[in-house]
Amino acid sequence: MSKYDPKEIEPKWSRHKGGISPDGAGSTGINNKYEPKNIECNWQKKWNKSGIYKTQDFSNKPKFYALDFFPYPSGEGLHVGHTKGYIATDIASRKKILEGFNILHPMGWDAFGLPTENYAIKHKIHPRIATEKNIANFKKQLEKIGFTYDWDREINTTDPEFYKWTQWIFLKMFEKGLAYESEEPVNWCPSCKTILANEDLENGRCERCGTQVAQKKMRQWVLKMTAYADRLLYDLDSKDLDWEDLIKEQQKNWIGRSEGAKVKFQITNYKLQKNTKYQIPNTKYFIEVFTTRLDTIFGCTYCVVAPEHPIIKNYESRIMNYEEVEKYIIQAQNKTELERTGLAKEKTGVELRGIKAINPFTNEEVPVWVADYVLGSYGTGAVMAVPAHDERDYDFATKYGLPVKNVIVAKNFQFPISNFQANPKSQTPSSKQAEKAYKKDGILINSGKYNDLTSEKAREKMTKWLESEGIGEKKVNYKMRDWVFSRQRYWGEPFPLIFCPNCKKIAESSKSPTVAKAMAGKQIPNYKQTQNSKFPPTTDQPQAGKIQNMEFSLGEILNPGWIAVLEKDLPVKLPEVKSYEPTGTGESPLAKISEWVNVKCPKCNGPAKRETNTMPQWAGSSWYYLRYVDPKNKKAPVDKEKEKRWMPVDLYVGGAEHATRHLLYARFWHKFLYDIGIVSGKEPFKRLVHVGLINGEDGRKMSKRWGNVINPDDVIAEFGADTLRLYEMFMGPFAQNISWSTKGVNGMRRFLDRVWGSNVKCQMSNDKSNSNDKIQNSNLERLLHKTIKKVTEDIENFKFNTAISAMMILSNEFEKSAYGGQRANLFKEYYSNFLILLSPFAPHIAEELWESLGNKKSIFLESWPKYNPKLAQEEEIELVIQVNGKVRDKIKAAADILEEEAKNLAIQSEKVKKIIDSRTIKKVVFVKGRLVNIVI
RNA sequence: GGCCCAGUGGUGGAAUUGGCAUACACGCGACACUUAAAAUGUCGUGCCCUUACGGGCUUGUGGGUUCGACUCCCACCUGGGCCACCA
Repeated sequence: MSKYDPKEIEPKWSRHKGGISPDGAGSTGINNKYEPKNIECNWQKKWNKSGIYKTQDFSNKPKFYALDFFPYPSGEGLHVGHTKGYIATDIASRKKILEGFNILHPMGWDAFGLPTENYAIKHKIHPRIATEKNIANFKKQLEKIGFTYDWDREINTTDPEFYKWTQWIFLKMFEKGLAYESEEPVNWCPSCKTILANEDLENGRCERCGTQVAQKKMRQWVLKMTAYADRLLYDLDSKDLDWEDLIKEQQKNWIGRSEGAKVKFQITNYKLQKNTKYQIPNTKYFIEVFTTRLDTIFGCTYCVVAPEHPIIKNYESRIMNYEEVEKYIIQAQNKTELERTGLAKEKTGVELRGIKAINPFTNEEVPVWVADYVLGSYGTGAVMAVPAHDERDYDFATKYGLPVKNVIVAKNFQFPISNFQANPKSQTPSSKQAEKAYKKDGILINSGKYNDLTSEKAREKMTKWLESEGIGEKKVNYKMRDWVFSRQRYWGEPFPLIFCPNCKKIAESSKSPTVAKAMAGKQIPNYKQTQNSKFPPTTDQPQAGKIQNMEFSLGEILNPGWIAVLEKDLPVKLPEVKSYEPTGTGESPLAKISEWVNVKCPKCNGPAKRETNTMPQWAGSSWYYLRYVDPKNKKAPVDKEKEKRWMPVDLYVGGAEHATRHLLYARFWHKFLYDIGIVSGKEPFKRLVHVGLINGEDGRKMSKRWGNVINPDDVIAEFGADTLRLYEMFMGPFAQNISWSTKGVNGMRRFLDRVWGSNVKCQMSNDKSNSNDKIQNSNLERLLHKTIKKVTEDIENFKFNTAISAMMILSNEFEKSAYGGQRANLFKEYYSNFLILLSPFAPHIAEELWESLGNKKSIFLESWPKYNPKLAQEEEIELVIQVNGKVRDKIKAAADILEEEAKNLAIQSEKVKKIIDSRTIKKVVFVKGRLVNIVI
């Protein structure tokens, strides 16, 4: 790190010719108007040249790692909404610099992905060129705002030296069996011509282009994120995680853990007599359902399976209306996601006539239906339907005339037993048929030996019974799915995988039963998750090993034929192509480049082909924060010592829209990197703060479409960067969405004009005791200490709006002391402290005024002022006198006035006397330093 | 439908976490400076009654707890966010 050397730059900077008196005080010499244009660019150059913000890898100072969600360099450029978060981290960083921290505050580019590619196709520019152009533009915009970034650590996800390590991490996941090839139906965007992850959807539409997404069966790479579901959930509540509840809640909902039970419903042989004893061990024909409401099982009146459930094919010969069922299934598959799950959904289904299922608790036979309101991809793909206590089942049962059987009543429910069971068909506790399902927990009725138990207790007992009989068990399910990780597009990281037909044969020749099972189902056996377990588990899992004297990794065994590119051959560079349009066939444009696709197998040297899909945009951002720590490392994604030094990120700021994507993906990757020993902590981001949007002046979201986009360049040209910085922080609470107001910007500029002006108008004095304005200044002293306290705490809490308001109050007082016709004396120390408080917010003007006071070094080499708690409190207060809670009088009193004295003062008040009149005083309440309340 | 958040002047918002509601700013009005305008400065600015002195009302609505509620509890209304047939 080069040291800040004022000598090097100082001479060019004596722009102001003001006389500095020998004692360093005296007139400041600034009497020109505040013109940000004249000072901001110069200070930016000076900071760059001096290297004042260069990060030291190791120093004795405590570390502070401040990070923003790195931007996607789009063709549109930055608008003022993007910069809001960046300004906040910059303020936090500058304050930490002043407090003596060694800071890491980097910036980089999340540049792979669909928007750039679509932009490139539209404008006929190669995505690489478009990216370079956009980055240059973004950087220019950012530099004008005066951030403390250390540009030596700039990263770019599309740089082969960066994505080499993205590929490396993927290979490690593959090696450990966390990446698998799959051919399940996935979300397909017909416009972007690629598959999308669940996280990339908004209401069943492509998050990028708004096109309705279709379900398409397609070969794809999937990361086994569900293996980390429990840890992703559990660690959210860890002490090390200082996140807003809003974001935590969103992640919890997304992970969607539910505890319940799996239950096997035996399928009857239709010819069996009704009273045949239920004999579970003698047959293997079951429908296995998942339920979180085992307590309602006595109310189950039918079962439903998803259209893709295997039971349908298996029982083809037994299902009497198979043609009808098949027709329904085809219909259901042709529905779009929206039709199937959308708002106006009408439930449909067909009974599987010819088979029935037996409720293991009642031994009753219930009909089995196929309906697309049951999802094949969640739980077991089959449910027990309890219309009385589930809304969906209730709707369905009502439509198709299926019975409703009540088994739960509210805890405090009183019902006449005579009415109850009067009508066996609808055993509602009241004489009237219930109009909707009672969904809450309650007390069991109609449930045999479980009657009168609470729902909670019943679930516990019933689960135990299931387990003892071997026909069911406790089961946890997650809404979160594995991460669909491949895209059929050009502008992304190539997969470092090669397909070798010869090695496929060898892998498949393995006789290991677990391997065979894994290959057949393309599934990795589940392993028991515990909060501290690492992946992969060591038992109940196929292992890496030798087949025919060749070493295969777990990934290579689970995905026969797929061979990892050797580490020494990384990165697998994205080849230059002329045509990068998506093909639409499900193949990436890379498939057409035969000289790139055809390679020798790294394992057997036979002819083989590269994987031609690319990784999704979120790949690079899942670990980029680690690379800033050690951006030039050629041997590993990050050096261990440096990782320990800097991680975790102390402050991470970005929009809430990433709560369920980037933040989940990054936590997943980080946990994996922890498991394989690359990082030392379980969580990447210690403190997370979410930034609210800035809308246009019309209240709508800023967009080209509405013509309401505000470009920071224009604001800076008109008002200056410091005004922009202050205004964005002053707009309102940081996390809130607020509309831009040009008038408000103007007001902020006026504030800075006044700050500049008081420097001109006030006579700086170094001598507190001899000051003509001693009394004035002693009031100022209290105010200053109050302001230091307020600003210090508010920055910590991201309450920038009130911090600025506090500085305005102080500055207004400076102004007052400068008026009255005469130039007033202002104690220099107060003004200096004020400038330091202001400097994180408005660094350019602070530096300029600091210099004008005769200081030779940057203001950022000073230290953050400390407040005196005694001075930060008022000496004298206005004691509020209330009668029956209403304010009736205010009396000046010492802040530490005692109870007796205060009460006496209150009662003696003329105004109070009038109101009390002849009524008697019942009680007098005293709150120290605040008020007296007289109750009459 | 589920989970979460918010509702305070003409506007953005503040309120030490149960103790002076409306800080700070925008806007508006009056005045000063100016030939004039802009800029700047001074004063005023929650609503209602009153010439005034003064009084009454006020934090989406209704109720509750409390000496005292923007703040806590219950119900409702309105707006926003995330998820959404997840059994």
